[in-house]
This record gives sequence, C-alpha cells and structure tokens, in this order.
Amino acid sequence: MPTALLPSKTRVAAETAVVHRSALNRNGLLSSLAGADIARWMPHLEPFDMPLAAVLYESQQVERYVYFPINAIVSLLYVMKNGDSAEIAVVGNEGLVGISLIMGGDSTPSRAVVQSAGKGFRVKAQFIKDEFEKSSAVSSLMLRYTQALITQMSQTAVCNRHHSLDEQLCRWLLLSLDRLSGNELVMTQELIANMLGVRREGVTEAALKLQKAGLISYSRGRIRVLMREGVEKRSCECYAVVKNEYDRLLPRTPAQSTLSRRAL
Amino acid sequence: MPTALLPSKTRVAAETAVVHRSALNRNGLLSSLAGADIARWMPHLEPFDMPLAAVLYESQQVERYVYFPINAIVSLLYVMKNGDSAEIAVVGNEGLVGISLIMGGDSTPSRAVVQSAGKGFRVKAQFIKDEFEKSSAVSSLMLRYTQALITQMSQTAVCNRHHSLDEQLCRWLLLSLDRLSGNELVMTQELIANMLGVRREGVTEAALKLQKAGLISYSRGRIRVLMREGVEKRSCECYAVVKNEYDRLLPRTPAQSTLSRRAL
DNA sequence: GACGCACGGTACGTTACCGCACAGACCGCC
DNA sequence: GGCGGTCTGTGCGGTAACGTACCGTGCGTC
Repeated sequence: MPTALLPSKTRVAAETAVVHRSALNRNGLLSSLAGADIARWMPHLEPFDMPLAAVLYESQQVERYVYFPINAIVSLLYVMKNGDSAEIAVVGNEGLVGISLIMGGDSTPSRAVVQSAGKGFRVKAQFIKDEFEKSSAVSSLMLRYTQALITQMSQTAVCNRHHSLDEQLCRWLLLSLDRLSGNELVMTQELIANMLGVRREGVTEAALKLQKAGLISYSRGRIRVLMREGVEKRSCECYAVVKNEYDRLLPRTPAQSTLSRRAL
Repeated sequence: MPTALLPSKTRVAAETAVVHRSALNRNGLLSSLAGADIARWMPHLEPFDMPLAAVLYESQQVERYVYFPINAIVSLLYVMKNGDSAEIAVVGNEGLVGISLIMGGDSTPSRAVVQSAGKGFRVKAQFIKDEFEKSSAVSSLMLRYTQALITQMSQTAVCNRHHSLDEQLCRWLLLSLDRLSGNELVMTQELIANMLGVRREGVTEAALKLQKAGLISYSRGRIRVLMREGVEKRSCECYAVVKNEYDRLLPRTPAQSTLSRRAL
C-alpha cells in the first residue's frame, strides 16, 4: 500500500507583482465574476506560487486563505491513520480550494496538496466570507462550483467501488489533463498511485498497457497523452459524468474558452 | 454484481394532517430553525410518507421538493449504466434530501431512494430557495449541513478504496443506526449489498461473522445490534470521522437530544 | 565519466472479492 | 397444511489487486 506524501513545509510567500486583469481570466471562477464584483476583488487577490507537494490545507486545521489555481492542480485527499491515502477530488483552474470556509465549517478532515506545480491566486478567508454574504453573483457561483465538486466526490466513491485500475487511471489522466493546457502531465507513477490509493506497480502495469496501445508515452515523470480519444474510450463512465456536470454548472464564456487554450 | 433497485413508481401524496410544532423537533435541521424562521416554515411543511424503495429524486431530473426525514432513511446512490449501484451518502433525521436545489444546480447524477421506511416533511423547491436567500440562519444551517454531507461522501470514497467489506458493513450499520431510534434495522442483506455496491453473499459472510461474535442478531430482514461498541470496534475509522464532523457542524440542542431518543 | 538515486519494469505467492450455482429455512397465504 | 416466494447460507473456481522483493535505466551531479 502506498504511503501518503509527507506534509511539506513549503509555504511560499505571496508574490508582490501587480495583478493584471487579464490574468484573472485564467481561473474559471474569477473570470466569471465580471463587472463590479471583480473590481472589488482586485486589491485582495494575491498571486501565489504552488510548488509540487505544497500543502495548502491541512486536515482539521482552520485555514486562512482560499486558493484559485491557474495552471496548478491541487488534490484533495484523505490520509488515513496508517498513512494510506486516497484522492477525493481534484481542483484546477476551473475552481477553488477552500470550500469549507465558504460552507462555514472552516476545516475539513482532508488535506489539499499541490499535485502539479503552477501558479494561482489566493484571498483572505474573511474577504471571501464577506463577499459570499454580500454578493449574490459570488454566492451563486460558489454554490454551483460546490455542487460540481460534490459530483466529482460522489463519482470518485462510485469509481473506487466498481471500476478497474485501468479505467480509473484513464479517468484520472483526463481529469488532470482538463485542468492543464497542453497534453503533457509532469507526474511520477508513484504520485499517481498515491492519488488513486493503489500500488505503484499497479499504475506501472496500467500505464504500460496504454503505452503499448500507443495512447500515451511515458518517461521519468512525464506523461504525454498522444491519443486523447483512445484514453476516453478506455475510461469508465465516471469521467464523462463529472465533465458534463462541470460544463453544465459552470459554463465557460467565450473569453474563457479562448484564454484557457493559451499556453501558460 | 448486484443490480440496483428499480425506480419505484411509488410517489405518495402528502398527508393533510396538521403539523404540530413539536413534530419539527424530530428533524435536526428543522429543529435548529428556532424563532421567526420556523414560524414562516410551518404553513409550507407537508407531512410526507416515505415507503421502502420510494424514489424521492431521480438522476438528472429537476425535482420540485426538498425532503426532511424524521424516522426514515434515504440513500443517495449512483446507478451505473450496467445497473450496478453504489451508495454515496445516507440521509436521516439529521438532514435533508435535495441539496442540489439549494446549490442551484437543480438536479444531480444520483438518485435518492428510501432505504428504511418512515415519515418526514417536504417543502416546495421555490420556498426553500427563497428562504435560503432571505434568512442567513437558514442559509448558514444548510451550508453547514452541506459540508457534513460532503465529508460523508468523501469518506465513502476513501472507504470504498481501502477498507474491507467487514469494516464497511460495520460503518454502514452504525451510520444507519444513528439515523433511527432503537437498535433495530429493517433491511435485507440484498438491500445492504446494493448500497455498499457488493455481492449479496459478501454481506452474508460479513454479517455472519458479526452474528457469531454476538454483536448482532439477524433474521429475514431484521437486524438487531446487540453490542454497539463491538461493532464500532470492528468498523474502520471512517465512521468516527463522519460522526465527528456531523457533531461538530450540526450540534444538537438539549431539546433535540432528548426528543431524538424518544421512540417514534 | 562515474556515482547515486529516483523512477519504472518484472516476478511471484497471497488474498479479498466476484460470479455462479444451489440448498435450506422461514413466512405468508390460499 | 401445503405451496411459493423471499431471504440467508455454502461451495468453488476465477481474477484483480496486494505485499514484497529485486533489477534496470536514465538523469543530475560532483
């Protein structure tokens, strides 16, 4: 059984760069806050670096920020007493890390770990709580995102129960790919195994099948997805269910669609 | 692989009885809405019968009511294309069925099925949406409940990944028991198997172990939990994690605690 | 250019659960 | 009181994933 990532000490200080309005388009939620709302937000958004394995949220701890990834991927995972772990959901530029602050519980039993390094923004917990109260555009958006996240968690539960490792790996690759630009993931098999809560060797075998089928190419922590459609075919229905719910609940504006294609 | 319950046609009309204020104490959320809020609610609460296997919510359908169980248990489950199913979470007198209406998504990919017959209340979708907007007591309560539900879903995912059927059965028995009065569950092994997403025979074997250990007694759809603590010991950590989050996020007032003990 | 190490590949016995088949036991009902 | 159906118990072969152990290979580094 794989052991979970150790909690990293890495907590990178916020950068001091000026936030350009166009940069906000690179996170789906921020980008949806057009007009007056986003104007209020600008001064509170801090650019934030998210290096691999950084722990944004620790289990049971009251956290002080909400994070909006741009080109990073963050995993919400539960770490058991014996060290085994399992991913509950994944968050990228479509969402935010810190739902529990908005829900009013302030903490959760799970941990948020950067699974693919990148950048993002963060805002202070109190600010977003106030915004959630004040602006119905903000609250409506956050709630719809929450529901999408709930769908992802639910489907993770179903998938863990019924689907083979092969299928789950495909689902996982696709979910990750959707949250990045390009077709490449920087990610060891060991890390994937931790997320899926399976053995590293299991991932090796499953990935080999994909590689032999010419769908992906793999080497030392770099996965290139060569034929996305092939991967989709080998995935279980869970991927499509989650994707459809995200698309339904958080439709992208034309501006977002073009910007999200752009290399970061 | 077990097949899911067929969607039942049973949709029982609301009863016409007068709602007594004390009856509201039998659902944790309603009971928490003290004062002005609950006064507004009274005329909108319809007593509602929940017979076994009734489908309260169907996958992908926009539903018109939110349900508050009193002594019934409702399972949220996902049914796959091939008919296999898996429970995502369970709702009893501590909560409500219909979070998606509050979150603004209106529908979900999952289904809500009555797993243990009983009674409850329901209110119209639009009413609860309005209340959620208007009253911060209502919204705060609903959001905290949502977070508790999220924890349960997350832990289901983890449990499905890592824990043995024996452990999962114990977790499941305890979660169900917490939502009923007394120590008896009316529930066939087949049904439990559908909820856990496992074979019926697997449940038989796991239940036999508990019976031989003297922790439960079992016969034709009646489970009596004889030694709750023994079951807790054999359960995985997931039960405690979920229970603690519910207790933390939705503390019971003294009035609720005493009333919830009362036989229904 | 050699060393060290992180990463990926392979092998093998073990185990938990599955799928299927069937038997007994209890219950309601005519 | 016999019949039929529902519910529970049992057996057996198959399999996906596990735990463990070990090896090769590519990369960074000194």
